[in-house]
Amino acid sequence: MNLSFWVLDVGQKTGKNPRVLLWGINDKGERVLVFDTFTPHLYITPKPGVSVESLLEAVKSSSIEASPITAVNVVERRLLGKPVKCLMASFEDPDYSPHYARKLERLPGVEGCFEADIRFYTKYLNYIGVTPCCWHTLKVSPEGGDRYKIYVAETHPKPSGEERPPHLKLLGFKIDVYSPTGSMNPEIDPVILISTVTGDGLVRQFEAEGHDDRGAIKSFVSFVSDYDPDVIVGFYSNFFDLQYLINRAKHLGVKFTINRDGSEPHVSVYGHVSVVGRAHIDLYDAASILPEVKLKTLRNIADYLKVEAEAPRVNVDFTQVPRYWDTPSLKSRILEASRHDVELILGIAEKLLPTVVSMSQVSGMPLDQVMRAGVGFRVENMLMREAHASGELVPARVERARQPYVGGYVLEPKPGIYRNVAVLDFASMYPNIMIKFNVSPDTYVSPDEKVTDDEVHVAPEVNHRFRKEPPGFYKRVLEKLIKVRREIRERMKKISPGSPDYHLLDERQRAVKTMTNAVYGYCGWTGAKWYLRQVAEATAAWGRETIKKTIEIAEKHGLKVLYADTDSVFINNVPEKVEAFSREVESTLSLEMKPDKTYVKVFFSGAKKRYAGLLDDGTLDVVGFEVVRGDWPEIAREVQEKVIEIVLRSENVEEAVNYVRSIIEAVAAGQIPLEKLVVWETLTKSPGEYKVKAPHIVAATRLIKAGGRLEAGSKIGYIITKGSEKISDRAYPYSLVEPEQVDTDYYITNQVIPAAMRVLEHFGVKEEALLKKKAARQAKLL
DNA sequence: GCCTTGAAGTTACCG
DNA sequence: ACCGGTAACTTCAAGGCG
Repeated sequence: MNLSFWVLDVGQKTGKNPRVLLWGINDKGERVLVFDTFTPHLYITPKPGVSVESLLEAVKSSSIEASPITAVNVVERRLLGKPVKCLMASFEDPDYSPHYARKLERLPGVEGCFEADIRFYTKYLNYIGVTPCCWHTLKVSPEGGDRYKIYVAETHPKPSGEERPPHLKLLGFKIDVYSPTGSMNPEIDPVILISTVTGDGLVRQFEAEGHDDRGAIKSFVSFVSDYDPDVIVGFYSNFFDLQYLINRAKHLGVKFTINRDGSEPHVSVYGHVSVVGRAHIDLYDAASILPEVKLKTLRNIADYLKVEAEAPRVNVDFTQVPRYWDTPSLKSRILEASRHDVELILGIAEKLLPTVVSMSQVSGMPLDQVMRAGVGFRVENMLMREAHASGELVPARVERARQPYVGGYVLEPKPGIYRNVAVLDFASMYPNIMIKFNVSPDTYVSPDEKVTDDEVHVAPEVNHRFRKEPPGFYKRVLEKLIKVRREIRERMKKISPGSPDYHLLDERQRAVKTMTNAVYGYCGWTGAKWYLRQVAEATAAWGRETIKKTIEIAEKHGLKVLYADTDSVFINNVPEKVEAFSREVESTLSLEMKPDKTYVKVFFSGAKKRYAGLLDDGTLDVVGFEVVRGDWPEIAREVQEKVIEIVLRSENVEEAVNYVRSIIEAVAAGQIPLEKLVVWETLTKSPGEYKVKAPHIVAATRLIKAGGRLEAGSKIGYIITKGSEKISDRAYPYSLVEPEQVDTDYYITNQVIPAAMRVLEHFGVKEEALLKKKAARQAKLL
């Protein structure tokens, strides 16, 4: 029979008869599981001078032949564009792939092994051309199944034309733990509450009976298997909720069987909790697509996305949970607060899911993993799919030392306010340079190779050479991505904006663009399978040449270039001149240039990568300054933003000065709420690994001592308190600080004043002017 | 021993 | 576990001074 289904999750059963498991939803909305087969294999290339036939004999007569390698064949593939005759060795159990590779690599005559380090199902998806979150059709024979229909594939799945995703059953959840000491130890502290909300907005909460959470966890497990969600979403659920539930259930001897096949979830090495047959998405990971949200709390993300909960907003400090839980009159607060959070989780999930689905489709990674994987791996997964399509062997990952190279060019701006400024930039500059000059590892010509000048493109400054023909790997991939995006955008023009299909396509084209722009970063990543320093270095060099030539052309057209960074120029907006300039740039450089934005007024402090302006639509645009930096306290950012706004809108410096003074007064008087004084910084490693005792590290150490849990990647919020010691020694986690301990002088001198002066110093304001009132008051006191 | 200075370490931004 | 360029902060150790 024929089956049409949408691929939700992918798994594998290894062993002697390995199977790929495709979990999905069919066109009737039924949940299905498709078993497909695939022969595990790897490739072996011969050393130079060794014939592939003799290598075949060597492999056949080796002891490996006795092991369960089922077939060895001579096949034609490509290795970075060069045709190679190599051996394809098939075997039974994919788990042994690395083991066979190690053995085969030791045989005389073997140059290298390929594709032995790629996960079985990943290879299946790439080779067969199955794409997660897409519809496929295939012939199957039914194998029964109760909760979901089970099929055995008779043909491999083929992508079908259908694009609309099926209705996905969502389940948002969160837990609350009773931990009087704050230690959150699953061997001791019970899960007093598990709150859930389904995609239809139905909230169900599973409460512990007093401190006995056995029943709550059991009910939750059976609820999950009854409701049978396709997507499970939490916030911080990889690190906390699911791990805690798994460990707690283990401790209690409760089966935590929330997987679709009735098994228990598995925690991967990178801290992702995988729920078989469903997609588990941790919104904390997904929120990485919202860089505007600096401090990624549930509330902040919800506010940014304008997500609201039905349940009222109740604040329960987590340290108060045990007391509330034990006080009958206060217990409902925990239930309400938790309900509120879980509703936010669902609301955020609904907003982010389309993007996550698109990223899964474009990268080819399963929905469950795509947000957990780094950008490099998403690009690489897509590249592996393309490699196979053109018979390219996937290079092995090798460990390399970082080799720095020169990047983009930045022009130093002259300080001041400029009026009527146009910003133009190149459309996807790096990808288009890579296409234009055919920059790729497989087109690179090493210095000792002899070629005629017109056969190659030579990069400026660095002199790396790349063959003009045939089209390289990166060029082929990038051209395809650009073509796909263009096609999507063409289709969008024919649909009414605001329709669901339009949104779907918009998400897709954005994901494709993101992927396209990430390829340059990928090619210079030493961990990349397709890394070649010269590729990244040459691309950047051509980029510098491009922007420098652009600046020259602008000047030739009588346009002042106020600023330039990598692929953009800021010029005075004289429409006819800008038009002519942009035309000449495009014709001489054959790269598309497009207007980005227009400032009515723009301010430069003189520093690179920092400017602020009034756009032609009246909005204030701040770039690079403290205003947009998450590691400055809100009070400093607020003051700076207001100062910028006053200076740009009314150009009334006195007004700005008076405003700053008033804030300084308020800080001095202790009238600023503590939250606005908190400095949030990321802990990039564990506190012990640091070489210096910076404030956030001292604060982090103190938080850990007080029972807080912090790991690499966590944000620490701290306050500087009064005292005469070093700043670091006065940095305390904000939760441990009382308002009267705040060192208001520090906030005035090291936060508010620098932020304000960054702007005001360019308008003749002296630091003392901001402190005048304070100075006067001190003088009076004296 | 105290103060100045600049390098080193660190974070988060821009494109 | 994506690139380099950049600003800005705090710490820390070296150097100057006496």
